[in-house]
Amino acid sequence: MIKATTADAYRLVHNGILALARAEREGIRIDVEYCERKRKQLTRRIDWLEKKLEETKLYKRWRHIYGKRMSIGSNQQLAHMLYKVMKIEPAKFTDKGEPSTDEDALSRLNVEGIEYILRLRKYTKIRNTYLEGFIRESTDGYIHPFYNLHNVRTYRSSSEAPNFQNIPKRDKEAMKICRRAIIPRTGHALIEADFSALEVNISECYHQDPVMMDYLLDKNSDMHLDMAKQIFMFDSMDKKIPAHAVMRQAAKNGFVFPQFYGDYYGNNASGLCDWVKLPLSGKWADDMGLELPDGTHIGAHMRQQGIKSFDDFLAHMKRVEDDFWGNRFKVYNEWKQKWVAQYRKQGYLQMHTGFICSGMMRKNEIVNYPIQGSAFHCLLFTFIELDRIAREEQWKSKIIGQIHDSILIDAHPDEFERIKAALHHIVKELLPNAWKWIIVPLEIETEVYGVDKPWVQVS
DNA sequence: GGAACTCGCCAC
DNA sequence: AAACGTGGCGAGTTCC
Repeated sequence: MIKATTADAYRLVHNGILALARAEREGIRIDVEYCERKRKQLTRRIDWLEKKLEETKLYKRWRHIYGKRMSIGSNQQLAHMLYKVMKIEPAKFTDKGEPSTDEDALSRLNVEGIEYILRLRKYTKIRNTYLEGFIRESTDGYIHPFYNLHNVRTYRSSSEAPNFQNIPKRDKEAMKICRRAIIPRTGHALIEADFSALEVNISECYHQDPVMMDYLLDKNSDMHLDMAKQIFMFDSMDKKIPAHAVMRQAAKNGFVFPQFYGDYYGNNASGLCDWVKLPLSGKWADDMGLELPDGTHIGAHMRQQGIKSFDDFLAHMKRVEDDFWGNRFKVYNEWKQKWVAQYRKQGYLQMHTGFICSGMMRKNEIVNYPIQGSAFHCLLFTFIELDRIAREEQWKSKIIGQIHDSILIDAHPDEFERIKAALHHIVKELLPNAWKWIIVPLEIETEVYGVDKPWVQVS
């Protein structure tokens, strides 16, 4: 396997900066009038929520104690009210050891007014960070986010002014409000090209685990469904059944991905229980948790399997984790050990893309950096080549942005098919030819938004 | 009055 | 023994 050198890494950064700078100069079109309109609308909603909050006992006591110094946005004051004045036991603590007031902590409390505070946070975030950011940073209807290649320890990119890499997507309401502001040039459509499961595929290029390789090559296999079966103890599952789909999501986002980042079963067990609505303490009962297709509940099923409490589940998840790394992905695990030992011996690590990370690192950082970095470098390579082809062929379409494993294009309809073909050529020919260490087939998928339509997913 | 910090929260 | 990787940004707060 031929790996890249630091000189190769330098060239990638050099060409990357030039290509990204061209995207920055093109800019992303913003519907500024919409932003202004929506900002006013959100302000009215925020004012209404504040009025509702003012009617609550929590607010009145808060006002009584703090007077003019009271600020609804002060979490320090809120923590004092909840955990000192009202003497509530904090559900969790911050990194600095203070009682937490994050969404998770607050939503466990049964205090009138908390719901208003959470909604106020959500809408002020949308208004102040995103809509006002777009308005502030736009000139003549375009924003020009910066893409940096010098800020991130893994040699990923970052984005600023405004950050174009954290626009809401998961929360559908926030997604619609914010992405409605991002529009294509007149007569164009936005195209988003995403690598599928890029980091998992790149991890394979390091550890070469045969079981993982089978999962990546066999389109009919489903790692997350297999883990759901093991975690929730079912012989078979079908992801088309809604309850099974929930458990698959839980396995994916509550176990598999966190484990790949270096999490452990203790955290996973709590997260998984939240997903399927099982309590984190005490005995479980037959009527608890997610409802199954036959009308029974997951609580009854787990009890039948001998998991009768959270403590039982915790012990079960320890066994699942041991099996995950000790049997299923044994070779991946052995690579992690070797990779850490090598770093500790030579004092640095070098990615397959040539980039070197040095300095003191923890175990999780040592094994995550090369995967995160190299995955982004595949995107950057693709971005550079797409930009080169677009200039050579004088496309009307503009490459306008990048979000770690995806590229955003402001595309002319005449060029849709050419763009897809060019992307396919880069990912299937140029990339694997340039980097022989890529031992898995990478896939890039394109989503075309409507002509003259914003960046809003319809599903 | 501004720099630096904490917290919370958005993305991959 | 340790125990989720990488960022940017707004608001509040603290320090100089």
